[in-house]
Amino acid sequence: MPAGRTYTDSDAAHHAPPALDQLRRLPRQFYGQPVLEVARASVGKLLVHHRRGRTLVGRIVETEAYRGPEDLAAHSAGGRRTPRNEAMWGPPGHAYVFFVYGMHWHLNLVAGLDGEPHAVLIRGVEPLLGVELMARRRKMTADRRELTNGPGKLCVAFGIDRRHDGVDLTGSSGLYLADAPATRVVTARRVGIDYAGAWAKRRWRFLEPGNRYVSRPPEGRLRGA
DNA sequence: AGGAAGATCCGCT
DNA sequence: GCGGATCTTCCTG
Repeated sequence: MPAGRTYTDSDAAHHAPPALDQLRRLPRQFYGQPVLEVARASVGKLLVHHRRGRTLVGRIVETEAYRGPEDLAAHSAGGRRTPRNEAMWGPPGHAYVFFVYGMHWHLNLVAGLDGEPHAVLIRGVEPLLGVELMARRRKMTADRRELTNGPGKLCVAFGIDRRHDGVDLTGSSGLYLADAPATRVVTARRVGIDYAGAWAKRRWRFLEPGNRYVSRPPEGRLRGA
């Protein structure tokens, strides 16, 4: 597909649903890498949520890195440590889930070294398993790309909210990332952070080009990660 | 105690 | 493309 075109429902992305007994939870070492690397390497990995006997799986197709305290777009900018963003300072491999705009939850992966307030925002996933439940929660049919093509939308589809803030993804929690084959990844500017000045220009958004569950296509020529 | 802003989404034009 | 929704969190006074 040409760069810059808006994705449509006809841009079918079809990856096979995984066998449940072969899901391999990613270890803490994965999250302990530098945050830009975690953001890049998370594209293609599986987001898994077991809850009440049901399993939801999505393939991560878009992420963003936030690297406080120097990154002025991060909630941890300037070393500002509050109850809300406390999870960012903890050990890697935990979830940082926050509420914005009075109605939306966003899911992040805490990355980097313990004490470094870095995180990776999950901005888009391709539904692989449990699609009907996602569709009910999103109040739309299962064939729509709007099911999970944004950070707030995928949290609704996966039932992620304040209960998941601070959860250890590498322990026994029902929420975790599972390994999957690497895929093509390109970079783009981050979304919705124009207040961050020069930091808004960093190409710290990572996505699988052409996948219809990417929230917005990158501008201009595609640049590899 | 009050106010402003926000890592977005949705519906309408 | 644009504006309204909606409310928690944090900063200021």
